[in-house]
Amino acid sequence: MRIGYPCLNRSLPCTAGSTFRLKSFSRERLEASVAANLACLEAILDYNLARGFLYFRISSDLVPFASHPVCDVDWHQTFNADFRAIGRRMRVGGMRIAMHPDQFTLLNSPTPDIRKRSVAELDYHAQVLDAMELASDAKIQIHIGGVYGQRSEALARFIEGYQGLSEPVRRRLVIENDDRQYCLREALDLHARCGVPVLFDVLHDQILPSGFSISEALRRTEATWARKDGLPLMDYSQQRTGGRVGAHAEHLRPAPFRRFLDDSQGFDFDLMLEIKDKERSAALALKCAHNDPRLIVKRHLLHDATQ
DNA sequence: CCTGGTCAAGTCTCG
DNA sequence: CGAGACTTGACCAGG
Repeated sequence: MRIGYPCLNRSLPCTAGSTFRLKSFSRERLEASVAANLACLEAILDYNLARGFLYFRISSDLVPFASHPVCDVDWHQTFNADFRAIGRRMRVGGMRIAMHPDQFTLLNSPTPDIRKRSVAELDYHAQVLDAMELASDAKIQIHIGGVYGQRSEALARFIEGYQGLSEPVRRRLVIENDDRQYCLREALDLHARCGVPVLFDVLHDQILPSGFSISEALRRTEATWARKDGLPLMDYSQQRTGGRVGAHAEHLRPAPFRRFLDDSQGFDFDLMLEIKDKERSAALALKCAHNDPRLIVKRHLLHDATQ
């Protein structure tokens, strides 16, 4: 088990996903942003490796507007050496990496143009992970998409879209149960029909319940991951008290987290903590898990991680 | 400088 | 039928 947090580090004075307005797009502007984002990503990786956070989600804004028609810049080529160096550091450090395109990426939209733009966006995400020369355990996670008034047709369109994806995308794509439209059962059904691995999101499953216990959900999702996919990925969050249903908590509450660690014994996975305070909760989670036999971390780092 | 309105994109729900 | 949520920060225009 590795533990991590998504995209942003609040302790460092930089972000690895800084962007700009579309109307100020230029080659110079793009290259300046990518250079700054890659430098910050390196700083975050150093920070994470020093503290034992071995799972990280890279911001989709690493290369702003990469899949937009306005972007004719060959960033892949220009920053090739930087991507390779960062990827090497990730591999040497034993880090697990994922990306999560946002809600505009919809493989199952009835609108062909939206599907086409979504495929372009997925191609971009795969290009980033490929440029880092990461193995097929570096994943791209998306939700199944919209319902459009016809669940069965929407699911069929997802399968069609999935099967039409390029190999570089398909080897990395996984689907996540969401909290509004498609619960874990439907994600598992999709796996049975097209083979896409299923990423289990604990909070979403509480809001839109599959009815499975934690261990039953883990048993079923684990079976959707092949050896080449690596350890199953999981999203863990907690409901913000007094917030909208599904709103992520500001800080990790240790008691429910410890209960989750107990409930999930016997299963191994890499765990993404979607908590607003980011690395602070990741540190607390490491502390909660410090006696857990599943945890992959250099033990001498545990002390630092809790300071 | 500082502030706050606004930002590529889609879909669903609610008033 | 239009606005807001999703999730969220930070860009950047204008004072």
